[in-house]
Amino acid sequence: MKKTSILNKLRSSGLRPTKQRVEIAKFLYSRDKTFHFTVESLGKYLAKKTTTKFALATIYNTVHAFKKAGHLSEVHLRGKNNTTYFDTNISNHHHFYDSQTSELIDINENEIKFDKIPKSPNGKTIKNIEVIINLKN
Amino acid sequence: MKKTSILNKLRSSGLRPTKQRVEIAKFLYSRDKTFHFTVESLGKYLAKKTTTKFALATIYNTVHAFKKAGHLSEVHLRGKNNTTYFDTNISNHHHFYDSQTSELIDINENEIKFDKIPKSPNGKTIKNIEVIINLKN
DNA sequence: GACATACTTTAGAACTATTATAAACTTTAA
DNA sequence: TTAAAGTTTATAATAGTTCTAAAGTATGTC
Ligand SMILES: [Mn+2]
Ligand SMILES: [Mn+2]
Ligand SMILES: [Zn+2]
Ligand SMILES: [Zn+2]
Repeated sequence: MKKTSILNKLRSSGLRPTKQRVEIAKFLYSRDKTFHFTVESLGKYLAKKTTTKFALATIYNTVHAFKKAGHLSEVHLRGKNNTTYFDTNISNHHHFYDSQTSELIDINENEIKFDKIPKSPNGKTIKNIEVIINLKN
Repeated sequence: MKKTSILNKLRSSGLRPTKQRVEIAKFLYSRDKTFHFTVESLGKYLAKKTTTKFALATIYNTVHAFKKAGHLSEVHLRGKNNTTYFDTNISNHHHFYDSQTSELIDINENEIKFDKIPKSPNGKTIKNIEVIINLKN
């Protein structure tokens, strides 16, 4: 993703393109594959790959702002150290989870098909379905 | 579940039947339906239903001991307030999740059937599959 | 460019779920 | 009854996350 489209992405979401946001967006969206991360891991990557300083609160703020703007999703999974995973794949999709490495791998929505699903309880409807396939070696 | 089988359950797991463990086991296993709870909520229920005192650490210890003994399972879901859910249903099964109320509802394993599942990556095999059906009103 | 305004970053404090510590207490088996 | 091992407890420590309020920055207008 190039600089101008990064700026557009931010501006069209009502987010001022600050140095920190632009760096984070470049880091997250200049890649082909889905990227799964925790705030802590993102901070480490940013420290390694950029010379910009990021307060931890800024990473939290930015990740939440991106999520609110629809540019990130939060994975509804409780990882090893009570960690929250974020995901650059914002479509409905599923995951392999390797608890040994704490790694998530995407499964496209169309790679899982259901034969049978229970009907939702008492006046509720289905918002979405999340499948986690836990892996072992 | 009656007193003697509570004691058997504890003893056969190598857990001494202390006052606190017996109360918690009675509370958790003297019911027909699955019970989902957080440590905090369990503490509140115990305070309401019993006259025994429970240090918070004891509830954590006991829940973990029961989990280790195979009498409880932990739900791999990140709830609203970063809460950990435990489950008296120790079989492989799935859940409805109502994020409005933070409530879990069991789905038996045989109520969900897959038509298509991706093959696991690179030398890994499937340990188990967890489905969360998120509900809305 | 200079200015006013609203927004953003920041360091540090605060908060909350959970785990660790170590002393007092209880269960168990001899 | 006694000693050893296990358990509970209050409290401190940890760790992920959110809050605060002061300093800094982006933006629109002149
Ligand atoms: Mn650096
Ligand atoms: Mn009471
Ligand atoms: Zn994903
Ligand atoms: Zn359940």
